[in-house]
Amino acid sequence: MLQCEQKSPDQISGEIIISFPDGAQRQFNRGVTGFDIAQTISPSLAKRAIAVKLNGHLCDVMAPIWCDGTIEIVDRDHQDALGIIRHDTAHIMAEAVQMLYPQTQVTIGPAIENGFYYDFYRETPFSTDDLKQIEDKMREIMARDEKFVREEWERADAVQFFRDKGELFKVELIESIPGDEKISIYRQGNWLDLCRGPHVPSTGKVGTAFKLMNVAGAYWRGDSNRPMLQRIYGTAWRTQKDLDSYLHMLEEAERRDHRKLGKEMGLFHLQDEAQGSVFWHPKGWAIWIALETYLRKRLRDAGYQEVKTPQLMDSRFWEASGHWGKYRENMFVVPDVVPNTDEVGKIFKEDPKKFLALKPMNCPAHVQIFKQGIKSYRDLPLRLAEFGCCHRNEAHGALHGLLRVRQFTQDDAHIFCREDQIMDECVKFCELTKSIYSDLGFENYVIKLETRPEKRIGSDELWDKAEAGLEQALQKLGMNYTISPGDGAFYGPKLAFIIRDAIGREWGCGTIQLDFNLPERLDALYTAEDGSRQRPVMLHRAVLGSIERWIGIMIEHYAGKLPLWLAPVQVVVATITDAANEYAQSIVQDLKSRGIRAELDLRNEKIGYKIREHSVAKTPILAIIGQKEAENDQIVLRYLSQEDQLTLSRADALARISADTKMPE
RNA sequence: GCUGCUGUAGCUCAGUGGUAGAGCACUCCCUUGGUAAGGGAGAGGUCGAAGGUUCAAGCCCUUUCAGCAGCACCA
Repeated sequence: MLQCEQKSPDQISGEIIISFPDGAQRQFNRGVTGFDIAQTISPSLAKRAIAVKLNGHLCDVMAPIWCDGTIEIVDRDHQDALGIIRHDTAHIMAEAVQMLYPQTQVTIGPAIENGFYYDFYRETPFSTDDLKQIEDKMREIMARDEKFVREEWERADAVQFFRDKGELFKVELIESIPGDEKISIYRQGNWLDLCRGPHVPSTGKVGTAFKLMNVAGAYWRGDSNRPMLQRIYGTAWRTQKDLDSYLHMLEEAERRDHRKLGKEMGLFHLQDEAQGSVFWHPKGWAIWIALETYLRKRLRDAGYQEVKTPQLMDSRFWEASGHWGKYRENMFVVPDVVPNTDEVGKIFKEDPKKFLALKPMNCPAHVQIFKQGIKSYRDLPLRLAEFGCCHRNEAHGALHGLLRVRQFTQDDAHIFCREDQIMDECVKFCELTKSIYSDLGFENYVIKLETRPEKRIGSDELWDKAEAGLEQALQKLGMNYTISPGDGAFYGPKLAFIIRDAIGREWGCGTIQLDFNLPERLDALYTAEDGSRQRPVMLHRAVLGSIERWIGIMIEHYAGKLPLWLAPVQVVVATITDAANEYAQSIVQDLKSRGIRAELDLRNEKIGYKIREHSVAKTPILAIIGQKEAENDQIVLRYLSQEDQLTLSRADALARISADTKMPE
């Protein structure tokens, strides 16, 4: 955020022309403040103003304006207000912390999505108990209603000042500010901090709808080789109501946590001996199979052929693909030696001469399939799909339920095609992805174009061509996208599809990656129309990304209440009395023979108890069977979260359940 | 991997140096009950692991493993 644009000091008199958002223009004396201007509109607006936006730049209400421009008065309801409020709150927190813990050094404290943080350097870590005290102190500072005052200092003075105070991190920050920028300081009462601004007029205007959330470690300047700082996270909002609804959203996210629901619903578990790999239980695996069956159909319809490739391959293979050089730290490597069976001694009798690695990606293996026999231009585009089980040696701290695992299955495919087919294949992929996301209940997503990273293979000319290719496909589809520089894979640029879930969180899932490098490295060729040998282009693509992760996301998106066709148990047939057992059994048989996932509950419990238990377990359909139904060949259906129940003939009920549990076409 | 926090019954958790607890789940018995918890009884724990302090450790100390949050990594 920049301070007000300023002209040179010789232009301090005369008049300037200020335009307003409604198009009106008025003249003011040079050096007028945003507050003065707001005052001329209405005193109440001036009172409400927390900043002004001049020519698109936010500045303090009290900053003098030296040049012509368009002005917006920023009040609490303005879209930029929250960022300012959060940044102010961070400053107030920093003062509170230094009042309570004088040995603490301040570093940086920006506004972030949903709140703010401030990183401190202190020998003793903060505890969550400290947060309450800090909050109380912050409320005192707000009650004092100190003015935020901006000052501009000479660089040397600022360095001297902070060095004398022992604020060595601030000194480093000042020294890293480009030479032509002013050093601005904000003062609030006796406390001050290096800051670009802007700030609200005074600490009393920040508002008290804030809460300190948690404490965590964070590296100075995000560098794992530099000191670990103590970061305090807080959240701040315009109103108490907004704060409450944010806290409620967090509770909702916790309630939906797939690790918790997965346990409750008996879907899967994780255990120490297999960190980062999933034990799928029958019910969780039922979801997997339903999803995979659906994807197989979609892939087949889209012209893909399914393959399966080896799990363990020689290191020479990975050297050729480039993974050994660029990706090895993420791979599991196994020595190709017979283990020692003696109870004592070394695990291996001899030092290994050869190594095998578990595949972290499927791409090089698919190239091998492409290379078998001679391919013609008539074979292109050749689309090879695999539900490929990959292993990646992720850092312990990175593992997280199903969302970040070490063994995962990609809905992977590689399209081998000519350069002139790239556009068409990208377009087809984007359309397929959109349709699958829609079937699975994700209508909102954004696309990012991720370009060349620092660690990469291939010439700059190839990268230029690849990045341009993806961008053209997007433009042809008329899809909105943003560019994310340096985030591409080491072999090529990519499009990333980022979905938004039911409570607004974003997840990167689908991807299509353009690759001119691997076909060359692994020497893939086809025979062109003129008989010459040509390199195919390779498109790496996945719709869901990792199936494990996707199921985790779906559990949270649906809070466990998956669409009927994906539900692990679709119907529970529950009896009211033993007299109906035989009839109930025959219904379950009928359901199962129609491919419906049905269970039978004959337990000696009252029907109210059974209904409650299966409802809590999120069973979408309950079939209630009493003596009456057994006698009349009927079934009572009760759908989850619907009050009404339906009494249907057996045939009608079965037909209805079949229709409701059908997989999308 | 780094920083902090946590680790007690299948699950959720209580237990601040002196004989391990609750609710739910589980097993058995009674009950055959018509739409979100019927009643009774029982079983279940090397208190994450190893070492130490102490007459005495779930509790204090050290080491270690794992989980959680964030960072870094990754997509």
